[in-house]
Amino acid sequence: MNSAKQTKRQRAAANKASQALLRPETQARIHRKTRSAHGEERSQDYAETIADLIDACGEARATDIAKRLGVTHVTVIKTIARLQRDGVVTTRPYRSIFLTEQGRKLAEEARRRHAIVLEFLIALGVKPETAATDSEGIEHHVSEETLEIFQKFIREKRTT
Amino acid sequence: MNSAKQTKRQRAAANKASQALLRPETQARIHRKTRSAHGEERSQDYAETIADLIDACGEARATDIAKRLGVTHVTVIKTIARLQRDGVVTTRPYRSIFLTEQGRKLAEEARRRHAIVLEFLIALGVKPETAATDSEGIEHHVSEETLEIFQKFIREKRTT
DNA sequence: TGCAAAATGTAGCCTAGGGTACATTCGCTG
DNA sequence: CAGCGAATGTACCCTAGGCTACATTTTGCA
Repeated sequence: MNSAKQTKRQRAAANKASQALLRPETQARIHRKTRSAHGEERSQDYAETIADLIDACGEARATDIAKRLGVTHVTVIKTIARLQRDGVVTTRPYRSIFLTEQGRKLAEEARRRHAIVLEFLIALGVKPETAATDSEGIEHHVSEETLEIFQKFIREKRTT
Repeated sequence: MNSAKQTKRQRAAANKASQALLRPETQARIHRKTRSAHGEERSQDYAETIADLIDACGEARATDIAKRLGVTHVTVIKTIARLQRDGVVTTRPYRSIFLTEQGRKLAEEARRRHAIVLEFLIALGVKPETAATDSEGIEHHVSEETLEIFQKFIREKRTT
């Protein structure tokens, strides 16, 4: 009966051969990519919000960013310091916040992705309010390939 | 010429009236929801991975979880401690990891969402490998309403 | 059966991102 | 043009989630 019983190692090894699961390294790569996307989310959200504020009222102030992102001004100030270190924004003490060239590109990219995802969800039949919430979370995790397919879907829907 | 020039406060006030932007409170609510979803992502990812490992090899060990998530075993052990504190898993020193009832529910929910998003993207025409990556990031940010619409799309595609 | 390798755990470090409490500066208005 | 309220900044604290280096326990095999 001993030969019929798998050892722990054997069972662990069966894992590798399983058809149902992805290979561990494949899954690890996917999760690493997802994690690294997280780091860029804040930068994009801030860049997009700052661009919106500049367009709407001519300047981006920490307080307004805080109101829009639902955090305290302290969090904004600290994040802005990091974004400045990373070359996304420029600012001077007690002055408002500006995007660098890199920051503008980031904002444009964020807006583009955001708009496509939002429009796609609405074209698919999702209620606009729900689409607004969902697209905020989704936009950072959609590959360029999927974005293009989203756009194609939007175009086809439009001509129907 | 003074009357033609907006003060800073007036410009800030114009923000509120702008048609192009969401109301600050609305946008803040969306961002808060997106942030709170982040906290649950790890729990769901771990629960899903643990359930997969138990199904595939009869037990979930920290090392295997680490391999699948692409992190070190130390990170896994610390996260497992948190999950145990939160009632998602149970474990004893030097023993493997089990899901609680709550953990099993979490895993089922994660698998369900994951499967729907993955199948939806593939049905839409996204390459399976890309769909695997995108769905990992997206699944945590899709509302129930959108999920249902995804399912409807899958069903319709199937009968075509 | 004992030992080496593998798995697990501990200590300590880091960054990001959230908070409160308080200090400082700005800018509008009386 | 002084002062008050709003905006900004500082100090300090917290959690989550990464890491490396090292300690301890299991476990399977020679």
